Amino acid sequence: MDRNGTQTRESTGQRIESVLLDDIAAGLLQPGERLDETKLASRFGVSRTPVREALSRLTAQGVLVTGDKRGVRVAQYSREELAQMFEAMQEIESICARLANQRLTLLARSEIESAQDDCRTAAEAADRIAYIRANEALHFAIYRATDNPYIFELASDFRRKTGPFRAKKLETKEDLVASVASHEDLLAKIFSGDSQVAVDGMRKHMTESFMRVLAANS
Amino acid sequence: MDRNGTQTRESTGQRIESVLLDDIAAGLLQPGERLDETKLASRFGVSRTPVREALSRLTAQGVLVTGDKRGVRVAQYSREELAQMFEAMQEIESICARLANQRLTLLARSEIESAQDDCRTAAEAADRIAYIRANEALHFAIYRATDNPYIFELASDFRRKTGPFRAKKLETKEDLVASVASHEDLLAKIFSGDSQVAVDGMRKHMTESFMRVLAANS
DNA sequence: GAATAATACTTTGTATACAAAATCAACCCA
DNA sequence: TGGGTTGATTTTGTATACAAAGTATTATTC
Repeated sequence: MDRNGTQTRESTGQRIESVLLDDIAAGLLQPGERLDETKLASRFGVSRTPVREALSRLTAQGVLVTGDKRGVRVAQYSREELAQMFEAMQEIESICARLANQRLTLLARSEIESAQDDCRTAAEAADRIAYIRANEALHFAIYRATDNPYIFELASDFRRKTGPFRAKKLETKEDLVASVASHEDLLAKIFSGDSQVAVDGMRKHMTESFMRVLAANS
Repeated sequence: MDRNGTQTRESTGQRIESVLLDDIAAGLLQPGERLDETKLASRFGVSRTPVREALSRLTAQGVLVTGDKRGVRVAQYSREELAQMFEAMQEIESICARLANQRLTLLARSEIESAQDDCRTAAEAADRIAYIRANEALHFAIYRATDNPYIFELASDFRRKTGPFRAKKLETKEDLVASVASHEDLLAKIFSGDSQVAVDGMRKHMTESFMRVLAANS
């Protein structure tokens, strides 16, 4: 019953949850879009029960919201909400920058630099999708460098929620190249000897990033 | 069907979720304790379906974990994990302290002080449960004073997850009184003119608090 | 008496069925 | 024509039933 031969450890509900999460992160499901239990059930060829379970959990994660009207929808934010969200994200990423700076191991540094290389490659090839993936990996690598799984999870959660909006700001090759340059600068600061420099660098990076996001979501 | 007369907007599943969350936060359900769907269903006088929904969402929130063995359990952490968790919490609470300090409105300050009054009353009455509730309310008031709902949610989530462990450290009346005094000091710093003082105050408070938690969970 | 196999009993996951609530639509009356 | 009301339809929430996967227990054999 498992397509890759291994024993299926995850239930149908969990499978649906991760597929949906993927669809949302990739922008296949737009913010505000409504999700119909029955339609999803028939799409996955199951009953409503596991679908409901998946939707329920995604709602608990804040990826979906139970709208004031009917049905659950992909979370959607006003500019005001977006601003608050990015403020929170900026704070968290700043913490990550400081901790990463203070605790950086060679392995962590190598992972970060490797991700940055992937970003550069994707940007030069103007491959938007690959760039977004590499960019995510880079930030995850920084989170991981904090050596604190809870902070990692925290930061990752935010990144998931803001994913659809950040994606919008990276349209042209110039956007990608500019982003790489911004990261180059950021990493130098994180690798510096001064954690305050790292924090300030991350703050600056996030502010720049957010300005582009706001411009793209106006 | 609603105790406060207003129309009941929440489903049975949501009701069960919040009751369970409350039980966990209050330490009524111990870390590691197993939750049986069928037993809960009969306890609440409902079928397994809404219970499963509640458990599923609580799992998504990280309050419960689906153990390697059978059934879901209240999340349980090693000392190492606890330390990492509190480190994350300290960082977040520090952010809250800074933002609350910078943005404090009269209303927010009044809410915080009112919660502190409740803490004092409960401590003097040596009412452990009431104290825990009031203490939670106090911290939530500080989170709310950041005027950022995402940071509020973030901090609240952590507080939920660490609830059962923090509960343990408050056994005797002396514990409660000491906690009130610690908060008194903290609030003075949050209400001060200097946000760095607020941050340092919160760091100190969290460190003290954590030390007691670690001692109680050893 | 110990180890392994077989069986019974939990427990979990999914499906189906049904009831209640909300939305939509048509209709009627002013 | 407009506002509201009633009826129909969709949608959500809950219950029950069933099947599959574990876990424990008993029995049997060496």
